[in-house]
Amino acid sequence: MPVAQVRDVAARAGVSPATVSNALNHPTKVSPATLARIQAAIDELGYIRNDAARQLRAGTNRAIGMIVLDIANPFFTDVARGVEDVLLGQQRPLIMGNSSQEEHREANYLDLFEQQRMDGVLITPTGDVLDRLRRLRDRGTSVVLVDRMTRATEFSSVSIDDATGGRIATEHLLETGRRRIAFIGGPAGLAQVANRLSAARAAAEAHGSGEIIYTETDAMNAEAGRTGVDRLLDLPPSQRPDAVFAANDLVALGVLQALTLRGVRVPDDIAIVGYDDIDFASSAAIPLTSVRQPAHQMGSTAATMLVDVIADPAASTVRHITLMPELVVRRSSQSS
Amino acid sequence: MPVAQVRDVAARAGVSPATVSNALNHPTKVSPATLARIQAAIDELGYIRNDAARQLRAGTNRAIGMIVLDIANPFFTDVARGVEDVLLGQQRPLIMGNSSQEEHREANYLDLFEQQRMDGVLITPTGDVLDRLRRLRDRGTSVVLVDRMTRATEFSSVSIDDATGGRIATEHLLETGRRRIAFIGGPAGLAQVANRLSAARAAAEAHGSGEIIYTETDAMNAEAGRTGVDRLLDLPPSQRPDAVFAANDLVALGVLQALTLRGVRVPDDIAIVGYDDIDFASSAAIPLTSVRQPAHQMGSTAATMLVDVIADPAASTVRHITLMPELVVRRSSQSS
DNA sequence: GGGTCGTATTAAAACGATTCAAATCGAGAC
DNA sequence: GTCTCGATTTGAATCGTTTTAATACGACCC
Repeated sequence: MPVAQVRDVAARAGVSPATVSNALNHPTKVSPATLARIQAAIDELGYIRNDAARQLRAGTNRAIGMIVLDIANPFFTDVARGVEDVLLGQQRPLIMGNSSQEEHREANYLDLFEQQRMDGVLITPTGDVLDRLRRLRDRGTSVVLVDRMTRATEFSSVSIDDATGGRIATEHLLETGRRRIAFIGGPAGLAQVANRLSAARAAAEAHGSGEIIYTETDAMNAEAGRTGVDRLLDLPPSQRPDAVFAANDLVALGVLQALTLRGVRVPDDIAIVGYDDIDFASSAAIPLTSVRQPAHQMGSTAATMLVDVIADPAASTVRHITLMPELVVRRSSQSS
Repeated sequence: MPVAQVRDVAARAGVSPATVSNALNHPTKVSPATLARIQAAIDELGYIRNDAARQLRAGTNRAIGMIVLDIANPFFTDVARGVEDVLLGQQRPLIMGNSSQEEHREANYLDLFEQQRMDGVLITPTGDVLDRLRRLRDRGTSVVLVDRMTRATEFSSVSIDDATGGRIATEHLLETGRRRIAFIGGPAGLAQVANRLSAARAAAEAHGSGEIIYTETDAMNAEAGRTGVDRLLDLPPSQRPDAVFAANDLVALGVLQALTLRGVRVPDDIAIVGYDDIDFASSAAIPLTSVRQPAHQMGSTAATMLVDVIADPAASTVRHITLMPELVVRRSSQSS
């Protein structure tokens, strides 16, 4: 007897396998006395339920799959923590995959989730996966989109309002006396970048005397921030910006570094505002002002929506929740 | 017919279910012609194999489970990437759990892995899990420890030599003229901290005129670095250090920030060396000198060992691999 | 004492794939 | 034309659990 099974437990407790199963899954149907006897048998034999068999018969896998865009970005690990916190309370395992923005990795995880017949999937899509998601849904797996609304709004989603973020960051810079604001980030095609940028432009226009200079980058990391700064400092002095609005904190950290190394004083000469408010923003040499995204809350909200839909798919209405960012002011944008 | 099954595929291709199974799992046993016919049927029907059933009958789950200590620490996400890269090539799904150094989370994931009858588990243990791991092993799940050797050396492991790391960092500081070196990190009970610290002391002793001042912290984050600095700067000027060796980069970033805000010049007044060489180290306002740990390599090595053991458990000898760190010199420790 | 009803228990079927031993097929040898 | 052998294919059993419908058991009432 290498590994104890239900029938072994049943034999030991002097009951039938069906009763053991009931004890495990519907304890109220079993009398307290037998329940205790079964529990004792389980402990003595060290019985661990075979989940594959359970899943096959029950037709449902309690696990939730999640595909994150970039596990190296603290923003997404925050989101994941929010999801984890909700699911742990629900006794549902979370299976996390990292797409690294690569379509084949994303497809790999979708295959896995499909084969495992997951109850639900949370995804920040990177490739064109609408068809895959529809297939999942048709197979009975609920889907909630995180931080990305698709044009087709057929799936519920939770996202954070980028326009508001772009606006409050810009207004803050304008109110503290800055006028020429460089927006660094890209590629311009990314929805997040486009939304933040156009909101920044609108805010500058509304203000009257503000101006946005867009410096496009091909990625959103520290390196992009550094090259962005190089390009800005090549401008004739009269055209140099007095503030930088970085599309995320990684870029902002790169900007801060490049400016520091070149002897430009932050915030005296140039102010910086980042985006995401990752932990490293407040720990930078000059603590960064940043647009805080409620990442953890986005994760927990998405997980809650998903669990609700699974619990009662019939009552499921597609919902789109948009959370609001807020500005956290720190040293890097203090008025000079 | 809600979802296609093997028998549907078989019917469509005009073969028996057994042949379909063979086509999927032992393609060499099936003639090319039928193989093509079956593949066509699969595509037409959109068949996706039910993994629960497969696993139940085959008695094995191809997936590998991994429990990381702290997903918010870039060091561990690097390790995870190394693991992922190997497993993806092996067509094995990776199921990642984050213990956040909390025993109950760790236990939760171990439960999951045990119920799922995983082929293998990679773990950086936080609690006292030896018994659990033994049980897993007895149930047929192979185990490899990552970055933590237990006293009981019964499980294979991959780790990185902390003594070497502590030594090379200290020697570098001494060689560039520093004499009073503050070591910041903790709690002192952590094996990593203890090993790095004692190696630093040994190096100082060997050099003759060096001195290590240990400042213990209760965690390893930026906040700890800041409070560490506060304590050091309270010392009378004659006792102030001229260098800081931080137990990891998060602490080092906190140190850099606190020094900058207080007007202490880095590296002129105080040099800094960190540990881990996370991406943020090179992106700091003053790029950080750091002890680079081959995190990615550790992950890929561990995954390779695990896959080998699973492939041939009989030939499995317990092995302990120790990788060497190297020093990456940057601005923060440039000689003044 | 017979009948009714609710609770606790159980026997047997079912979930959907893989495996094993046995059957079938075809080509080449004689 | 028959026989042999290796390559393909297949029927039936099986993996370990949950579920369903039926049974057993008392307690309570008349």
